Amino acid sequence: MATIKEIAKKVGVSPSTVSRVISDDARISEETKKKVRKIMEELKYHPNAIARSLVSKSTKTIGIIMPYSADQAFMNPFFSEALRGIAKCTYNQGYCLLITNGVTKKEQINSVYSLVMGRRVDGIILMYSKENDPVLKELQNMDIPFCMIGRPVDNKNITYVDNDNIEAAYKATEYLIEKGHKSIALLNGSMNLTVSADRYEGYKKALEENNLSLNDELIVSVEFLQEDGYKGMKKILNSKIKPSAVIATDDLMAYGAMRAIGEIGYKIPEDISIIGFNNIPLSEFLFPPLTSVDINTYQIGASAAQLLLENVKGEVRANRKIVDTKIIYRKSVCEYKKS
Amino acid sequence: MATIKEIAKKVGVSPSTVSRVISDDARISEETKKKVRKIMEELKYHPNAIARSLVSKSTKTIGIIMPYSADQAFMNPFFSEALRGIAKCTYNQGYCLLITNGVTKKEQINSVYSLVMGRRVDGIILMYSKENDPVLKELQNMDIPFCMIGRPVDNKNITYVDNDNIEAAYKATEYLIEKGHKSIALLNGSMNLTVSADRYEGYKKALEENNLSLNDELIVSVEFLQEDGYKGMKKILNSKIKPSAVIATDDLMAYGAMRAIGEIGYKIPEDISIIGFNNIPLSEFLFPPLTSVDINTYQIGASAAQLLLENVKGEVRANRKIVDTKIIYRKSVCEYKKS
DNA sequence: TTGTAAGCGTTATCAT
DNA sequence: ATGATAACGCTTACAA
Repeated sequence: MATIKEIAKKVGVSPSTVSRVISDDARISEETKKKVRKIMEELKYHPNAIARSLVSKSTKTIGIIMPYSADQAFMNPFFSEALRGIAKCTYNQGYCLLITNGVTKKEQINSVYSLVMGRRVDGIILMYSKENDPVLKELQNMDIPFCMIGRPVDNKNITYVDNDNIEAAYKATEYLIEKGHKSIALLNGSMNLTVSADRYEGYKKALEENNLSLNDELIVSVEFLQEDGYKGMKKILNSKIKPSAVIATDDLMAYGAMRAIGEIGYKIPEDISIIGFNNIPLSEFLFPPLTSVDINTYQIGASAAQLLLENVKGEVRANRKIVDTKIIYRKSVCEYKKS
Repeated sequence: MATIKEIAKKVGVSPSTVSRVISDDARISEETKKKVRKIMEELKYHPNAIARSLVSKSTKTIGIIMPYSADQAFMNPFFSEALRGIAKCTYNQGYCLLITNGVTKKEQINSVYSLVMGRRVDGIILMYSKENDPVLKELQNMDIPFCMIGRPVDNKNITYVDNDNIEAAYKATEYLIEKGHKSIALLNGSMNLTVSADRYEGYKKALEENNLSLNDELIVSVEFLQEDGYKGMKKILNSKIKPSAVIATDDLMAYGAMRAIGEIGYKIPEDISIIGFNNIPLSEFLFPPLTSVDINTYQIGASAAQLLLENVKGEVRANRKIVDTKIIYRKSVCEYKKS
């Protein structure tokens, strides 16, 4: 494995000259540059990024922090889709992605430490936002650029990308109400996530504005997984009040819900209408094709990377970005019919 | 940002002593250990991984090389599922994941260089296997442990994890033949991928053993994407010979194919049966639920990481692992009926 | 235009 | 049980 020194010796110049050739320093004559480059090729020289990082204090890599374990998180296409956006943006600017995680809270904190304090990354993307997050607190103390996906609980100076989730849930609920539904269930994510809290807020607002009562039995909080959507929907179906429509704040949860609904012999949308969130690419292939709120996940990822990178490079423009949402109308919602 | 030197100064010992405390060296007295640890806590010391890597020549990170751009690759759940398995295994053993890519061939090679020659990773997982792959060639010259997902074209001493794809495709084809199908299309991936070549092989073998003719018009090679499955199926449907069944070597492609089939008014499985590969978790929710060959993607990822890590640590046991496959019978295949 | 030397934060090899 | 010193491979003042 060739080093700068070896190149230098072979060419008959000093190591610093070789270093300067690498950075194409204007002060080095074309002649020596040529000589040096020739030998570099011959010896298949490639700079040692680690050594370089040690002095430059930059690793040209961005750390990704998943909620709970990456093992579980990757089960939801939201994360791969967001990662696609992130990857696209970072690679264009010459950055790598370093992914770590940890199952327990302590492991999570530790992995953040090893990334940040270990100086392995130039910046961090936190893939979620929840209240009282110890990871976030550490990050704020650590003096490293970071960007969150999701609105911070108190957004003092935190760079983030999000949708207007209150508005999005409001519109989704309104849509159902317009279709004549009065008993609308909410299959939501964990309430300590700001995304869940916001969607609950929008749901509530729409109900209240339409003089519909908020019913606790119709509101359930589960993880963003298919299996949890199934269980959550079961619970709703076992309540005394029967909903004629349900809002799932994630398509994956909606899939589980659809299974639960089908199992008791109900038809979608005739017996129960359902609308999802996040518009997973496969939702259009379901039976029936799932109506879903598209939150532009790819764009969220790309914007998060963009904001972060500006931050890293010190060319801060904005410190937040709100990505548009749009209901994709398919076949899982219909007019309410009395039965 | 505290360093070993500062700790040393503050405690009144030498840097090497601090270093020894960190590695819990038996020769350091409990007393000094305590003193040093106290100051480390106070100053919130955390070792600089970069500096450490420079001398230890190990980064405790594994590089992931995607086929073409990660941007595109992440559109197929195969990769996130494999990554899940990889993540699980690597994190358990204290390794991070570094992902890079590049769209053009040259960019790809460059990113591999920057990972390997830049000494940023201790080992590599190549997420695909194709013939005449310049990336593979470089890797072999580079003297770094790596593991491939997919059988190498000539498997001289290359560590890899794969299914028995010939067998898997053979069984899938046999299944269709048993159901009475005689005109079976193959919607395959790019033929320079060994996975595609092997599945073609199994398909061919089953046809031949049953005295069914191989028909070029019924065989199409496209990318492992939904849109490409759609286009490929269109092409097949436009051929003179009408298939009564189709094998898609990836579920995502199958989704596209199903759309193409539906568009010309054919019903699945009555008019055309279809079987996919990879058993994407969502395939059971399609209409009709897609019969698919489950290749145990998560396990493939986990095994690849396991084999690689053994290699990295020098405790090599096996250098290949074949993961089981299994047909998951659902509703997209039925008996052939003359029409 | 090029060379010398210090330094990035560690670890490892000698000494003591 | 602890300290000095060199080394890892590179960059960057400062000299020349």
